[in-house]
Amino acid sequence: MTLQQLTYVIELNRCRNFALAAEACGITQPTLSAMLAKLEDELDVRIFDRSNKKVTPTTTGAKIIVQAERAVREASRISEIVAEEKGSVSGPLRLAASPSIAPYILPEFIRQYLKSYPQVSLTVEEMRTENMLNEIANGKLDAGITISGNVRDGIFEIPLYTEKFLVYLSEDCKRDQNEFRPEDLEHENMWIVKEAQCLRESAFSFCKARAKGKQIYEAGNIDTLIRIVDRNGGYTIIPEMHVALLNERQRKNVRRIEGDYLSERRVSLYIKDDCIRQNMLNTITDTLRRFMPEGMLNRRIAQYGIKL
Amino acid sequence: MTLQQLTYVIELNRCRNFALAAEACGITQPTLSAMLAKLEDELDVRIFDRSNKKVTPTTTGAKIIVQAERAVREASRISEIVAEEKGSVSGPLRLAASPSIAPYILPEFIRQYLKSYPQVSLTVEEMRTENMLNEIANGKLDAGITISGNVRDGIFEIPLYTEKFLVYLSEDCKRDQNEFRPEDLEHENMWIVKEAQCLRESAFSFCKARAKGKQIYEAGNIDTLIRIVDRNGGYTIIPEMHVALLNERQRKNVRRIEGDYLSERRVSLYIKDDCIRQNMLNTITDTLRRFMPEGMLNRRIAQYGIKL
DNA sequence: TCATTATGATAGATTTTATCTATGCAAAGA
DNA sequence: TCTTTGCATAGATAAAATCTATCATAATGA
Repeated sequence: MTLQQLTYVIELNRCRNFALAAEACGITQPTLSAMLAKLEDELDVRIFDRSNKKVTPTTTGAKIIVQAERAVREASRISEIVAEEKGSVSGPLRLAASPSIAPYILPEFIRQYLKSYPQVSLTVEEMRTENMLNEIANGKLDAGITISGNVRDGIFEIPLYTEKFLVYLSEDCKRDQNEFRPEDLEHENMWIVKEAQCLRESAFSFCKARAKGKQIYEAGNIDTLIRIVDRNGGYTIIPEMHVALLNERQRKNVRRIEGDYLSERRVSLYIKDDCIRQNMLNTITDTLRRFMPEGMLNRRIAQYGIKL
Repeated sequence: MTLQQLTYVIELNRCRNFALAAEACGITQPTLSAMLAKLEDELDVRIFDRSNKKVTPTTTGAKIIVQAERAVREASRISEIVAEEKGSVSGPLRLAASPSIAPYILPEFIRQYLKSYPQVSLTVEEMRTENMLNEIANGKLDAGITISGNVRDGIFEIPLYTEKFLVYLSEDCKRDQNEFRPEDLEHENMWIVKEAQCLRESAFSFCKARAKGKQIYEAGNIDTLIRIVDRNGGYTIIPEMHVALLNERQRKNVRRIEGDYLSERRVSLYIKDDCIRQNMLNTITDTLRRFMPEGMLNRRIAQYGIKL
């Protein structure tokens, strides 16, 4: 069994076609056939069923593929270690952010990052927190950005920034004051985001404190919520950074929340605690630092050996 | 980079000598030299410093070796998957038990296991719980046996059995009763085991409930404790299975604990939750079942997909 | 200091393996 | 039925891993 055979298996699983997979691997189709046959022979098990014009993994094959991906990934880490030791910042960087955070930081982050570190091939995706932590743990992701407070063996949390929650009021119920006192609007409808786990939990805490027995509606995302508020009245909670995405008129509807209700959320970077690619991960915090408002940044990031 | 090169690196790190490592790998010394040179060339970094008659890993090399071990381990899992799918029970099985449990079950376990599954190359060692869980998580161990209640991502707990705590009294303070009422001996010294984390915690709970402000002494292991009690009077707490190791005379000093003080401990098998080698792991519970007293076994093991 | 020994590196030959080109063969679709 | 699609096979070739033999060097010790 060789790493190369394993990569062939992985690629074949992606393509489900010998000719295409071979091309992707930079070899010819007969070579791929032969190598697969050899591996199957050695393991004495079929990995792909190719009897009926379709290339599909066998039951055992599917498990082998998953494990092959692990093995190849671990092997590729060796090159990353070397690059890291040389202080170079290059190679692949797989980053994720939770849906309730991504829209506020990713656009600018990507722009800044690609400019600063052109040798890094950056992959960014939105991902829910739970999934994100799993992917970090198993090495498919290098880092993830989501709400602070996730504790998990083998994963470090590195605080990034703190942002306030604000209230977005409908025009109807707008008062001529700068701060929002929850008491003012107890009779109004509060709208909150559905499914955005981390944002909703925060919002719920607020709700529980405020809206005793009141009806609560959920929408798919904050933009929709704001449109709902605009049309139907009531109010919703938005994170501070969402203000940047509002238009001139809408910004007039934003109020600070008065009092001590849970009114902020902390956001952290999550990484594997194996200490590989420290330099690479520093580039993430370096980049964030460049465009985040100074007041929101958490200085104590330094204590984790990651500078900021 | 090939898996073979990585195994050469690993072996060379073990031997720290080219000729010996080459022999261990079944190749000649020049081949090993060449292969290492090739890998170092490819990575463009020295893995071993061999300038001064001694073969030692460089700083980067040390990290590479650790990662190489991971990669090779993950790759070797593929063969395990295949063996598992074929229903065969063979190959290596690395098992650990915590020091406060090992002496009671390992001797008989090993005897029974080797008899039933001669194709398995069983490795057993004593290990503290914390270390054990780490080793299971990183794949160096297949399974570990210790006190129940350790929760950790990626690791399953499978309850094995429950055993009572008993009291071992000195001859002096022996009473002519079958049960031990803690009140009877509040003025006596209670001796407990030092360092045996899991046993001590249980014992401490008991102590706290009982000996308010009383002096407590600690000894290295239970055998010593019993000798201390025999000589100095007082009492100590021992797990039920320890009785089997006591001699005729000593057994007369054992009493049940009366009342509701924490008086039992649960023991579990810990395994990685990746579901590979299910058959193999079933052999562990199968074997335990064969010689454990029926009343101590936990029936609900079945719910984890592992039969018992 | 100078042979001796131990240990890794190098050279060149040889074997093994991976890969290529060309072709065969079987199933699906027209 | 005939064509197309797609994997397997054969035989040749290129690349690699490995071998034997030998060299170079640093530590060892008389």
